[in-house]
Amino acid sequence: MATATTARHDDAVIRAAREVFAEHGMAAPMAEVAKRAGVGVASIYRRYPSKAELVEQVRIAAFRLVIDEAEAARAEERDPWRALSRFMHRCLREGSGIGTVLPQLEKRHTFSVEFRDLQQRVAEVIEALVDDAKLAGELRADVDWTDVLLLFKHLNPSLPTTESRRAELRARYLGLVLEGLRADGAALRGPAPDTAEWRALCDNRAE
Amino acid sequence: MATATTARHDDAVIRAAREVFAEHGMAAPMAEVAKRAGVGVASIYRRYPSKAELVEQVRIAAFRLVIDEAEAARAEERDPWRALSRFMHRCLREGSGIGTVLPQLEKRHTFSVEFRDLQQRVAEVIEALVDDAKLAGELRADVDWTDVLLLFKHLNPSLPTTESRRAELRARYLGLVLEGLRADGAALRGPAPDTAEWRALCDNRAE
DNA sequence: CTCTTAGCGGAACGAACCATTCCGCGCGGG
DNA sequence: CCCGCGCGGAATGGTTCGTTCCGCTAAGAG
Repeated sequence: MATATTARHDDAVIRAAREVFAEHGMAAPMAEVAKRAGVGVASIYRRYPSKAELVEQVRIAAFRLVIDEAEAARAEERDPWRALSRFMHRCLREGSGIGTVLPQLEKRHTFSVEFRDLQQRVAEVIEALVDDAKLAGELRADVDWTDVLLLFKHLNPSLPTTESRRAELRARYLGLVLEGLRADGAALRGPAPDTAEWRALCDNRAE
Repeated sequence: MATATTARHDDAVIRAAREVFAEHGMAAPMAEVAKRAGVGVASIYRRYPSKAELVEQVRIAAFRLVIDEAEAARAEERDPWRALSRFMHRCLREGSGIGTVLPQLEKRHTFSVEFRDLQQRVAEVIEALVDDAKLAGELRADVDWTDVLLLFKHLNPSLPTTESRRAELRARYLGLVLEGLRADGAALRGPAPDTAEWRALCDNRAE
């Protein structure tokens, strides 16, 4: 019986941590996580020896969710573009925090084997979505799975206004970006990077 | 003579502060700004009474730069789309930090009149760029100047890998996003927001 | 050449924040 | 009714950072 209760608490804590870390970054105080989970800080420490450990578990849980979403999208959506699109929408859904925790592969920290394995599988499953879409000619050839991570990273952080408009703005922005990813947009209309013309746009000590 | 020297120092401090705040956020330590400017912390405090004051001056300076870039782009580029594109590239140029400081209109803090005036002019001048591009049919009708701010916000933050690749990744990402903004992409290929189909993409307690 | 002093850089101070630990209380079982 | 387990929240120690203080240097006057 302790098992069931503990499991529920574990889940609440991990979920709360994922949300809080997603909103305020990994530097968010433990007290915030505790409040959101509706428990005391000590209860978190009773289950996880340190904040670092909690963070790792949060990431592992997020990886699992990402993998599930990706596999489900691939299995259930016929059109590869729709699969990729659905996957990204789901990961970015407000409050899930999946996509926010995902890209933060920062810092040293010796990762556990489980962590590394899951990270590897995340890469594989996203790569599969991307490859499908490319093969179908629905995604630019010059895009790869790391671009998807990049998109997650840039689509997530910092609160544009606050709270409720977040989801709306993020969805809008994702639409914009996906539009930019589409293959049939053909070549970029702007000058290609590293051409003289492109450099002219950026360089210039006008400042 | 003190004037000339002081002016140079002022400029170095403001520039350093803009870069540091752009890279590490407004929470970056004063010591970091001092180091980058090549002065001691005390010298900064001799000129600016507090960090808050320095931050305000940094923002004011950034606003001025943004306004200059926008006006120059509008005056010098014939094609409105190219003007907008050039403007954004310039603002996001690595190290300039213009675009990073720009969107952080956060927090309470009673702003000075000068600050409010400049903020107003920034809005106007960006709106002019956007309107030109829309009138020319080169920008989606459903975009407005706040979207440009939103783009700045999302294009800037958090370091993808580190340092030198930053500029490259940001340029790539900006290209993607601009592509998404183009008018001739016509309607979004994905379901429109707030339709049943769109909600189906996002909602779902699959989590 | 020496003395003065204005102005600088960096060390020092105090406050605020946060991970982690400790403690007293309330509740379920005996 | 009594016991002790487990909880929540207060206490602790350390770290970070804004701001201030101090001794030094170097430039200019005599």
